[in-house]
Amino acid sequence: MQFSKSTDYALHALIHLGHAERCSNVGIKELSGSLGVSESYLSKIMSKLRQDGIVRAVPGVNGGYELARAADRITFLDVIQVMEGRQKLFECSNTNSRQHRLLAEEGTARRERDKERTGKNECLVEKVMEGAEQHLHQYLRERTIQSVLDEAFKRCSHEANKK
Amino acid sequence: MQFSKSTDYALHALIHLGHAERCSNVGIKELSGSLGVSESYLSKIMSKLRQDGIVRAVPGVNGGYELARAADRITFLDVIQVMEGRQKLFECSNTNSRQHRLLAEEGTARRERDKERTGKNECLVEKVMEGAEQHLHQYLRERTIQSVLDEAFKRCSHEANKK
DNA sequence: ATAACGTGGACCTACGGTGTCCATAATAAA
DNA sequence: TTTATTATGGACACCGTAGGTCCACGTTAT
Repeated sequence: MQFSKSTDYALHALIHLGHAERCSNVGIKELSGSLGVSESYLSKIMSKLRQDGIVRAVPGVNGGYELARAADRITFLDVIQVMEGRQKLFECSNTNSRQHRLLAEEGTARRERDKERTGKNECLVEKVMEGAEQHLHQYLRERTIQSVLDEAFKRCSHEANKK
Repeated sequence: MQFSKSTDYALHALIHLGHAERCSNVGIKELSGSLGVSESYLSKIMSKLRQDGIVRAVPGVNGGYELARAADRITFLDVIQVMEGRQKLFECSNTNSRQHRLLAEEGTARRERDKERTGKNECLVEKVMEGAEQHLHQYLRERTIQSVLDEAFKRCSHEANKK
C-alpha cells in the first residue's frame, strides 16, 4: 500500500511548473532534467495530467506545459486521483460470504433495501475503511501545490532573516 | 493504491474469531467456509497473524485459532501493518534531483544537518504525505475488531426493538 | 497408530507499475 | 515552404508481487 512513483513525479513536476509560473511553457526537457526522470516516461505522466485538466500543453517550437489553473486550486487529492485512479481504498471481496449473509439474515428492512439497491450486502469492515478514506481525502484536499511553494518560501526567508 | 485482499481476509477472519470467542479454537475449515476463501491461502494469512502475535494457533485434532488478546485491543492498524508491511505511504524517489538541491542550496544550517543525519535532502512533498499518514494511522488506531462486533450487535438489537 | 490440524517451502500465473521507442501531429522560425 | 522543435499516443518489454495451489512435515487428541 504505497503511492506510485508516477504520483511522486507528477507532484514534483507541478511544483516546478508552479514555481516557474512567470515564464509559461516549461518544456519536457527542463522538467525531466529538474526531476531526474526520463523524458519519455515523464511525457506519459504530463499527458495524463493534461487529459484531466490539471495542466495545459502546447506542441511545437517553444511549446511546453503550464498549470491549467492557479497553484492554490490544485490539491494533492486532485493529483493523486488522476495518477492512482479513483478506485476505493478498500473493497470487500465477497459480500456474499456466509459471514455477511449471517449479518444480513438478522432481518432488517433497511439491509434488505440496501441489497436491492446495490445488489450486495453491506460490509462493516468496508464502512470503517470508507471512514478512513474520507479522513484521508479531507486532509489531502487541504494541501495544494501552492502550499508547498509557500512552505519552501517561508523556510527560505526565515533563514534570510537570521543572517 | 488499495489495500490487498489479504488484509480483507485477515480482518474478516479476526471478526469471526472475535464473534466465536466462547468456543476457542476455530479451525481453518470453518474460517475458510465462512469467508469463502480457499483453506490453503487463508492458512498463509493466519500464519502471518500468528507470527505477529495477533492470534494463537494449536495444531492437532480439535486445534484451530483464537485471538491472542481481547478483541478491543486489536486495532485495524495492527492488522493492516501486519498484512501490508510497515513501509511508508509515500517515499520521494530521488531527493537528489535538481529540484531538491535547489531548495537545499538556499543555505540553512538546519537543512545541512538534516542531510548529514539522513544522507539525503528533505522533501516537502514527503512531509505533506507523512502528515496524511499520521492522520490515517490515528483513525485506524481507534477502530478495533471489537468495535465492528459492537456495531453489528447494535444494529441487530436496534432492529429487535422495533418489532 | 491414525486421523485431524496447522506450518512452511516450492511453485505457478496474471497483472500492473515502470520504462523505452517510434511514428505522427502541431507549431514557430528560417 | 521547409525545417526544427515539441507534445501525443500506441506498441512493446521487463519484472516484481499479489494471489493462489500443492505437498511434505510436525504436532496433537482419540
